[in-house]
Amino acid sequence: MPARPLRADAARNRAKILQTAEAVFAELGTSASTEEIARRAGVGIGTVFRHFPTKESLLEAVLAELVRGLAEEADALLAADDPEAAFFTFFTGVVQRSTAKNAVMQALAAAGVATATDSDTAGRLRAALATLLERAQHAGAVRADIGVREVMALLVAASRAVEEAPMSLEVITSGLRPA
Amino acid sequence: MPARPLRADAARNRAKILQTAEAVFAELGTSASTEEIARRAGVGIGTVFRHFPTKESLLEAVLAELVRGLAEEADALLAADDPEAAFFTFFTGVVQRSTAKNAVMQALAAAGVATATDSDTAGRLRAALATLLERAQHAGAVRADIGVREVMALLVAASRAVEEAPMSLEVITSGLRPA
Amino acid sequence: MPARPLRADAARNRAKILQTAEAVFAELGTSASTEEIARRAGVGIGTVFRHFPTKESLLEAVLAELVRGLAEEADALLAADDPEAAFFTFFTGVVQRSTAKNAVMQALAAAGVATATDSDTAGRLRAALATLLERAQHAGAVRADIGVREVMALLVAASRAVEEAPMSLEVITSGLRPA
Amino acid sequence: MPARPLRADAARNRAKILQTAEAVFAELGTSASTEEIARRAGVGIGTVFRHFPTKESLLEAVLAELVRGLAEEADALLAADDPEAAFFTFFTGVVQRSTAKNAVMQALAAAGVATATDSDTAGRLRAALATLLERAQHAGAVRADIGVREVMALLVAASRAVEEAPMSLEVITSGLRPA
DNA sequence: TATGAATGAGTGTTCATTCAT
DNA sequence: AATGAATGAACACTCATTCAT
Repeated sequence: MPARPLRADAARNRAKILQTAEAVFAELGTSASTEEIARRAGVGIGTVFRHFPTKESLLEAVLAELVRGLAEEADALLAADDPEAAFFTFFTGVVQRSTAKNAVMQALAAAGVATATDSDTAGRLRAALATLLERAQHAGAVRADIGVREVMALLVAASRAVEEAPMSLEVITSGLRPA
Repeated sequence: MPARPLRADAARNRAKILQTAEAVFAELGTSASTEEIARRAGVGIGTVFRHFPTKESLLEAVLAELVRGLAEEADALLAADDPEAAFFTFFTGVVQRSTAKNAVMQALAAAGVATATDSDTAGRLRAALATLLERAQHAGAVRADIGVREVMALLVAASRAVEEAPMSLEVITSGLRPA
Repeated sequence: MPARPLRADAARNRAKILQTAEAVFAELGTSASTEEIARRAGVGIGTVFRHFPTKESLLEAVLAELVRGLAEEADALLAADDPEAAFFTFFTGVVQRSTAKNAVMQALAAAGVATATDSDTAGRLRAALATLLERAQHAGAVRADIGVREVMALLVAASRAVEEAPMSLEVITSGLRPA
Repeated sequence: MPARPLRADAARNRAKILQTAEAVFAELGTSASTEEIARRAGVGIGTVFRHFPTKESLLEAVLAELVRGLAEEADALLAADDPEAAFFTFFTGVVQRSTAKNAVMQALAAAGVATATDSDTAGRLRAALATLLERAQHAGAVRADIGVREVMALLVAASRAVEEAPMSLEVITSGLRPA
């Protein structure tokens, strides 16, 4: 968040790079070269490094964007009536759209960068998810001894499992339900 | 299983390299350099490449070794009396000792190499696991609509989840139990 | 002939690398290392590979440059009056200045790359040489049963012979003259 | 020429290595690896290095063997009646069987090793060739102003030319004949 | 004497990052 | 602000040579 807002074209470049980077990392893994991203984004390599001074910072930004998307989804579901549906819709939705995102998440988790993510956004996600979870637990749809932390871990795990062997998510989500 | 058995010292080197590679890949990820492995194993870089002519072949060998270990554990549990305990002991044990193995598995899965693993060993694992599963299902300890494929996917997923957030495995295994 | 013309400094570097490569290959043979070329050209190794993405492409470029030079010489002689002098001047001139070029030519011939040379340039050389030859034959200065192919083979051979034992070229060229 | 004659099996190994090396260098060029030669010769790499302590010494030995063969051919032709036929038979024969030998000769010439060849053998070749040449000149079949040195250079050149473009050797040999 | 495992300097090539234009 | 040429450390891999078996 720079003090001075970016010039319009600079902002457009930044967005295009971010978007391209997400696609490229998803397609080729996080070892994809920065040049490849620049090429596909239609900008010079120097421009990428002007916006994101290291490759790691680009990865972080991509992850932050991903988390922002999740936070928005969770936020949106806060308005739903049925707490059970809200919670499981979120869970299933995330997992099903996660394939492309795994590569990024893995690399970042491995690099210990995950926790470094812009904490405001992460906090928003965590808060929204906490509310979804609490309500679902209150409605008796989710075991009481589960916390946000566990849910997030299961999200990652389920994403991985689905990538490995397409399977009914019910096998995993049933573990969340009360005995 | 080379045609001619290796000389004693060569075999020792091969084992040391394999063991070191497992540790290094676990610690630094599969992008760790071959030189680093050679250094820690206390051998020259040429020796690593004599035993494993490409880095990928080294990764494969490490994975094969891992799978061999799992197959042995599963085999050993085939002799147990209690089918429920046998199955869940295996599941939990694998996940708990899996941290180190995740990096390797991921890389190989990504490279599509996983299936190329010495199929005899993989077959042995699959067979033993199938038996453990069947017996547990017969004893009413595991849902009937679960197959070996799903169990393996859940193993990977659970390993990943535990790595992410230490948590009671019960959350995951309960998904396997009958409703 | 790149689509977009190189920046002035980049073009200068490219030329310097090409020129250095010709000298180095001539002096040390084509197994000379790319690093050595970079060092002598006063550029980083990365710069060499930016301009010539493989060592083979660098070899090809050097050869193409050589062929271009020959084609220019042959072209220039097309304007001469005396067909006999024109032909033999070309032949002798090429051989006498060829010492340095042998290493490159050999390697390329060996790699079967020779024919892959930018065919426009090679064609120009072949065409000019054909004219020189024809005129010389018409003037009774060269045997009629000789073709361009034979002349080129003799050029290579004579270059090699001269490198081996400095000798009067007359011994070789006399083979071209009518009985 | 070791003081003590080699044991029978050692001598057999030496010969096999030499013969294999000639074939391998001819087929793959002199950059063929020593291991490849050992493999094809059916001996261990250590055995190759016991007989020829460096790769260069192996190249030298191969060349010496080649020269020995030529010397024998020249010697044999000393008994012939027709001096013209004797000389040109030698010349043509050498060139025609030379294809395989070029790689070796080139490498050695390039390395300045050529002159280091076992001078006894080289001397024998030179002497026999001198006699063949003298007689042919005496019989009026070869120009008088040509020396052994020039003939050898032309042999190399012609071998090269033939490799490049199969052509009638007459084009080259006619340069040797009197005007 | 023969073997082949071990060695490590050297090679071609890639890529994150810097900087002149 | 944008570009892309330049840089050089790092990597996977090769190979002549040495040495323990």
